[in-house]
Amino acid sequence: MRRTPLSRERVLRAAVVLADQGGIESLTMRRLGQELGVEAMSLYKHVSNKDDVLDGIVDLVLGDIDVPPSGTPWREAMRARAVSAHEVLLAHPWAALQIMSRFNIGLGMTRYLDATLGRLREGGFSIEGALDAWHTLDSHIYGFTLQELGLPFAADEASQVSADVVGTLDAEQFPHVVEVISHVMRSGRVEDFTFGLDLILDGLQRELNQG
Amino acid sequence: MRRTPLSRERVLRAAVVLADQGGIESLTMRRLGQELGVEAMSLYKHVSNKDDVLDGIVDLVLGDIDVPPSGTPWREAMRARAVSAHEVLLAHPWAALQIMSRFNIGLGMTRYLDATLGRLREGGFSIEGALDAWHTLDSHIYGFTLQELGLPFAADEASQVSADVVGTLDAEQFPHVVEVISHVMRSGRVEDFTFGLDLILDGLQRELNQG
DNA sequence: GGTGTATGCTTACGACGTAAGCTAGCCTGG
DNA sequence: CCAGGCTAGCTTACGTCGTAAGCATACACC
Repeated sequence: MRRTPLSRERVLRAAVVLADQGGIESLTMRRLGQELGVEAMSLYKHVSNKDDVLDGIVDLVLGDIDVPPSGTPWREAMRARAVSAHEVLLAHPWAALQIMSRFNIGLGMTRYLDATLGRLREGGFSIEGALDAWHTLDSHIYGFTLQELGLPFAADEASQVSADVVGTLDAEQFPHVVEVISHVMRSGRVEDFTFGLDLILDGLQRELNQG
Repeated sequence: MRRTPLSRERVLRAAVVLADQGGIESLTMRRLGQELGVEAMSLYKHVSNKDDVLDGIVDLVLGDIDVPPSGTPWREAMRARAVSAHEVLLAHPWAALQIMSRFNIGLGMTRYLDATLGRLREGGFSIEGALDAWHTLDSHIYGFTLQELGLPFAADEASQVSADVVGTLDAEQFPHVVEVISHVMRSGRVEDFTFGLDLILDGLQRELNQG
């Protein structure tokens, strides 16, 4: 009756599944052990503590984001990277918050960052220009995704929630909020990631050309 | 020997102080009570639970962000709002993460949002245009600030941390990361919030003009 | 076959959020 | 003036969390 042995890899993969299914707050060491058919304390043989688990799953997930290889034109590469990151972050709704809340430089992160900076430098950006571009693009990626995940507008039960909210709002006091929420409810419109993305890419291109 | 009585207001203000001083994880009900000279359970007479406290302090802090009044040109208003928000979020380093991680529509949030949408609508944006502009601007505000708070580059001991990191990095494998970190260390350059902000404002203006 | 080393288990501790019920003082109506 | 109840704060207790410390077991290798 030997079970397949644990490993850092297996622990982290199980942790990702747990977080995906029940939210990050459902990821506890005890539950994680349970999921692997093991007591909580046994995990500590393969992982140094819970922060290590969190860092690990973040780095795992970052590995799923693909950045086009060297040779790809910078704008195309940056757009593809942003769209891929956005998709990955939506697939693991806990990830964006974790990335932003811990200082982590794992292998996945480093690879991802190096590819990003590489495409920008190859595209003609100065070091400082690449830094600015990177920051601006990432701000949009993470900021937008976090808003998207936090706001209930896009969800299925959105209209119900929104209706409740509108109901309690004073249309005289907050006319614009009421107007916008009503419009969102009527039109079913969801926020558009690529609007801001393309706007930023346009701006960067202009900056690069005249820079 | 009467002490001044508690109130929701006093509880929330103490909570903000606690979070500002020791980080959000140091804000516990027991410590909060202690700070107010009271047992933890006494707080529940003025606050329904810890989530209520978190929602409350977020809303309090949002009230500090000022949005220029009706009549202010949209671009000026949006820039002032973004800069103010950025300052407030840096002054309360726990706030950005809390705002992004909880769905909260308190009075402070609603007022802030209504003013923002108002200046955009008055400036000539369509409802959908205002939505896009709002989302894009807020993505930058929150995304940028979160990165800024998470990355150790700007901190005092930054160079030490960065030096350690660079030391462990393989310059052959990740040349661009090494290049950029080295540059940041040498130049002491910090990330620039207004670069992306003005880039976005430019883009929005162009979008608005060509309609 | 004995021994060392990994792997997993048991027990335990302190911190957390909060449910439930108690107490002591104030406010009010008679 | 006093009885009633209301209220702010207190006490105790429960279940959950991360994890420190030490124990048991089973495999690898001489």
